[in-house]
Amino acid sequence: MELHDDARRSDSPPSEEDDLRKGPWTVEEDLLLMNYIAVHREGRWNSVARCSGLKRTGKSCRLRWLNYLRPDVRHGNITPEEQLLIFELHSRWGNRWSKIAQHLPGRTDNEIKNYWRTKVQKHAKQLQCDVNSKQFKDITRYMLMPRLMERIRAASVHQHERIAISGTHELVQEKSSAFGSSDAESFDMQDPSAAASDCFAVSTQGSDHNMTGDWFEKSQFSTWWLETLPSPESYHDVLGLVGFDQSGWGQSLFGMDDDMWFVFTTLGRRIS
DNA sequence: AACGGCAGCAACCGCATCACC
DNA sequence: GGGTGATGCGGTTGCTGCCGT
Repeated sequence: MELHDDARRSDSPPSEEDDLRKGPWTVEEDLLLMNYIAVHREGRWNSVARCSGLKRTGKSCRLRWLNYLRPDVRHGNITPEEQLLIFELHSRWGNRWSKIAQHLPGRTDNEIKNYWRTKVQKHAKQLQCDVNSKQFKDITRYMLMPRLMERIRAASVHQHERIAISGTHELVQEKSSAFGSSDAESFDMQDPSAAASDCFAVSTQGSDHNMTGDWFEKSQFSTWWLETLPSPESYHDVLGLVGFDQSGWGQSLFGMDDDMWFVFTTLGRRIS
């Protein structure tokens, strides 16, 4: 895109800087960069930009490679496992996106940052509280995260059952009805088990992680998390929800993640 | 069909830090 | 120790596509 072409046009003779392109990358540019790195590997990005023939800054090349072209970059929906990790790590480290991204194989800091800003902050706004407020942190810690844990566990169990019943790989294609249908675009989890296993199984060249439900089940993170959680009975104490009917705290309420947020929003209004 | 509003996301920008001379 | 260029990081911008009117 030639966004700044007009601005850059002047009477002065064109310099090398004037030739620099900005905006979205074209397929040709992507190929040029990929081919160059395939032959020469990553190096100094300014020389990559110069020598590859791209009319881009080194910075732009680096960003394009790291966030999009790198072979181990994973695109697509953030899985419940990843959501859980993001919530937890963000509560520890705040907006240290690159640090958080290091714990999510194949995800980039940019992607996580965008997820946080577009999804999480949006819902915090619906809850009428700041994303960094204690109220929102309590809601995520005592309500959202346990629910995500439950979903991951359920997905893991469900996957095992399906494997036991029907054997091997064709089940990847199946659509599960166990979780109900969903058009919840904010999480896009029509079939959490398939999505989770798919995402994590495919992922991560150059990483030892294999973040399937199994991984989660066996991980220390899972154990640690369970230990740090209050018992479900104490949710209402933590959140001040006297008389909160926990009988409705079941799968039926949370068939869709947007439902989950809807309930949080409703609860949030009751709390505030 | 045309338009406007909005959400999502790729890309840019500015600053901080690092590495090298 | 200071200067300079390269890289990393977080915040912000603006393009694109979707959806409702």
